[in-house]
Order: sequence, then C-alpha cells, then structure tokens
Amino acid sequence: MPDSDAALLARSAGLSDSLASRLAAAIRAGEFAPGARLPTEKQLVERFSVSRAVVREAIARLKTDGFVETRQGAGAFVAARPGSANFRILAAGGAEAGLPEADLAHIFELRAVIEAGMAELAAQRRSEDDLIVIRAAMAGMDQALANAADGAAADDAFHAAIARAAGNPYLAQFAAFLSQHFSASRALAWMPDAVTAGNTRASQAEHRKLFAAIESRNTAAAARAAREHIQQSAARYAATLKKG
Amino acid sequence: MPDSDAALLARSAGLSDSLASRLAAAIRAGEFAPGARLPTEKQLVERFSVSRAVVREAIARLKTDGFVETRQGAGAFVAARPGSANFRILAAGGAEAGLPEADLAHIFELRAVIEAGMAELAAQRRSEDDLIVIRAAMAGMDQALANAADGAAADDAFHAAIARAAGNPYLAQFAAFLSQHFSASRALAWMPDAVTAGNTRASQAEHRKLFAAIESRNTAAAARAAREHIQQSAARYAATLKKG
DNA sequence: ATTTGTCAGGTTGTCTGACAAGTTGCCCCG
DNA sequence: CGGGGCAACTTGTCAGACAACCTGACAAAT
Repeated sequence: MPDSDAALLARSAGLSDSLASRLAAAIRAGEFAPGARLPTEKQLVERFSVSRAVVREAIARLKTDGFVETRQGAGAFVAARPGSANFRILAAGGAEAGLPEADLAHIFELRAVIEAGMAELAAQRRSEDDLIVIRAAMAGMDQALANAADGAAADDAFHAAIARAAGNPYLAQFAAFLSQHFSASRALAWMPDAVTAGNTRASQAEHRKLFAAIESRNTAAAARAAREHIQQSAARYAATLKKG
Repeated sequence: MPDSDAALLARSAGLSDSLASRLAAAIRAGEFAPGARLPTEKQLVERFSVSRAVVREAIARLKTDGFVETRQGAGAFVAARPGSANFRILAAGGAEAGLPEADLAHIFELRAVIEAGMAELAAQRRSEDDLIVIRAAMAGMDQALANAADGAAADDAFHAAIARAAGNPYLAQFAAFLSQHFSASRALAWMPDAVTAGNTRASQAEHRKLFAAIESRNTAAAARAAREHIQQSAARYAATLKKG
C-alpha cells in the first residue's frame, strides 16, 4: 500500500467498503503480518483523505470478517489467521455479480462432494420419521409435476430432510449455505419449459433413486445417487442457460 | 424487541457489538421479515439510547454478515436469506471459547467428508508435479519423525498439496478453512508424547497409504484412506486429550 | 386521463470536533 | 536500580451538520 494515496478510493461503491476491501487486500498480500499493528485511525484518515467515521466503519467490517482485532487504547492488530473466521463463496467483487462459468462448475463439484457424503450418512442413520418427511417432500414434487405447478419449495424440503437425516448440523448448515447459491438453478428446473422438456421428470427420477438407497441403508448407492443428481442438475442447468 | 429499551445494552462487550447481536437475534427470530424495512437509524438511536455512530457500526456489521442491505435515501432492509452470506463454525458465543466435544465430532465428520472427496478428485487429476510436492511433504515429515522435531508444518504442506492436486479452488479453500480449527490437533500429533506413543508413526503410515492411492489413481482407495486418516486423527486427538 | 417535471420531506453517507476510557512508555523519585 | 505516576497516544462514544439519494405527492403539459 503506497504511503500516501493520491488515487482516491472509488466513491461509487461506498467509501468505507472501498477502504475495507483495500485494507483486506493489503493484509492478504502480507503487507501487514499477523499480529502486526495497523496504522492508527488518524494515519488512515490522512492517508486516504476520508473522515474518521469512514475509517472506523472499514475497520469494523474487517473486525467482523476476522481480519483484525482492536484493543481500546492500544490499536488495531492483524488477526493470527486473517480472514479465517468465516467461509465465503462470493467473489470479492460483490454479491450481485453472477459467478463465472468455471467457478460455477467448481461449486457444483463442491456441492456434489457434500451431498454425496451427506447421503451416505443419511443412509446409515435415517430414522423412520426421517423417511416420512422425505416421502412427503417427494409427494409434494409429484403433485407439482402433475399440476404443472412450482415444486421448488418441495425440492428444497427434500434436500433439507436428507440433511436432517444425516444427523450432522454442521454438514446440514453447510449444505444449506451452498444450496443458497443455486436458487436460480432450482427455479429454472421448475419452469414450464423445463417441465415440458422432461428435465423435471428426470430430476424426480434421480430423487427417487436417492430415496430408495437411503431407505434400504445402502450407503454406496446413496452416495452415487446423490452425486449423480448434482451432476445431472448441473448439466441440465448449463443446457437450459445455453438455450434461454 | 420491545418498543423502548429501558434495559440498556451490555457495555462490557462494546455497544455496537451488543446492538448488532441484538438486531441479528431479532431478525433470526423473524421479528423483521426478509425484505422488510428496519427502523431508521434515528429511531434506533432513540430506542437504545446510543449515538448514531454506534447504530451505524452495528448496521455495518449486519451488512457484512449478510443480514441486511442498505440503500442510501431509502433505508435498511432485511436480506432475502438473512445470514446465509457466509458460513461460520464458531459458536455464537465468541471466538475464544473452545467447542463442545459433540460439535468437535461433527466437525471432524464434515472434514472427513471433504477430505475424502478431495482425495478422490486428487487421485483422478494429480499431475506428476503434484506428486513431487506431496512426496516432498512426506519426506519432511519422515525427517521430523527421525529427528524428533516438529513436523506440523510438513503435515500442513501434505494436506495442502493434495488439495491443490484436486484442482478445485473452492474445495481447497474450504478444506483450509476447516483445518484451521484443528491446529491444536496437529500440534498435539507432533508433541514428544505423541511421538513416543507411536501416534505420529501411525499417522505417517496413513499418509503413505493415501499417497499410494493417489499415485496409482485409485479413487476409491484414496477416498477410503483419507476418511480413515481423519477418523484416526480424531480418535488419537480424543485419546490424547483424555490422558493429558 | 396519462405522462412528465418539480419539489419537499425523510433516510443513509460523510465530515468535523469533542470527550471518555483504556494502553503504553518514559521520567522522576525513592 | 526499581517502582510509581504522569503524559501522550489510541480506540470508543457522543453530538451536530451537510451532502447524496430515494420516495411520494402535486402541478403542469401533452
């Protein structure tokens, strides 16, 4: 980071956001080593020609991101493991921008790994109650399919029920976190076009296969079915995007 | 949330932190529905008897946590999926507190799923260069073992090299994120006690098995070996904790 | 009747100055 | 040489002001 920043921060994205990103980048680049002290608020004010309020909001953001810790009277220090407090998918750019296609493939792959592992555990641990909930979600999708209605909610419920059956809250939480990035994919899967094209029907067949494996406690088959479902979903999603 | 808050915020943890937690809790409790508008800064100032700076920092924190979005001139609005922007492991309590034993088991399980999936992909995609790096890390651990030195760094390098070989940056990033919560486990694995007890030697044998599977492109064996390694690590960790 | 332009009020973003609370280092005194 | 205490510095909070922006309503023009 240059000593004095003549090139000011981008005002378009908000001064504090710009400054926060800038400082985070500097920390990631090793410009400030873990444990080292950051410049004081006053110094940052002068260097970036912004008010102290802006600096404080930027620092606050870095705090909640786990990059720095502050001690009143002492200063702000780079955390021992900067930025490791939480896991983000979004590119540094922003929340709105869609992800590049290659990244999307990687995230689908990550999701396949998680869903396969979860299906395996669900096949081991599912209770009878779990089966009831999963069956209900499948019935909901069947009904939506018959009435040409939107079954996205039932789709969500299906995967959530499997996550619950796996009996690991962290795994479930992470699966939910990932699936959030695929709301577009699920919405697309239940659009009229997809239904008439048979995509939705194919998806439902995969659901059925997955459920059968979980019901019969066949862990290997469950993992295979889950992975297959995610991979096919990704393929259908890509195809639909290309057409539309 | 009561209309006027006579019971003020806990000053001990910082006013803005308290207020942020409070608002986040209110959102999670459904008090503010997704898309709904939050009270204005002025109203929050009056309700909680704090300055606007505190309110703004609290809102800023909620923004980076993905709970709210603000539009200048319009107001602050609850996000569509509050709190789903990032994945956290830490309990709501704080960063310092160690996790309960049951949670630790669940996280080990999540880690096993990830490492197994990663090993499988690494077995498919590893290049000759990848093998060289992995071999180097194993040699480093061998040397540390022979000299009774600390091989934790080489241990890290070994797992990082496999993550790299898997060719999926998101998967690697998440694995690194998870492994961060096990620095204590790895440090324990390389303590003198562990070495003399043969734990370290056992771990190294598992590493070797995993490497062999990746080298020979045996995906199933790689997944099995990775899972085994994580499970055994967890068992050794728990045993060491109980003794020490 | 519909559209367009303007305006006023409200809300968030930023600036400025000040004081309180806490830390750190140094000087002076014993 | 050691320790107490003070002074400078830093972060946390408060208060008031203006700028940038959004929203809804009203008036004018088509």
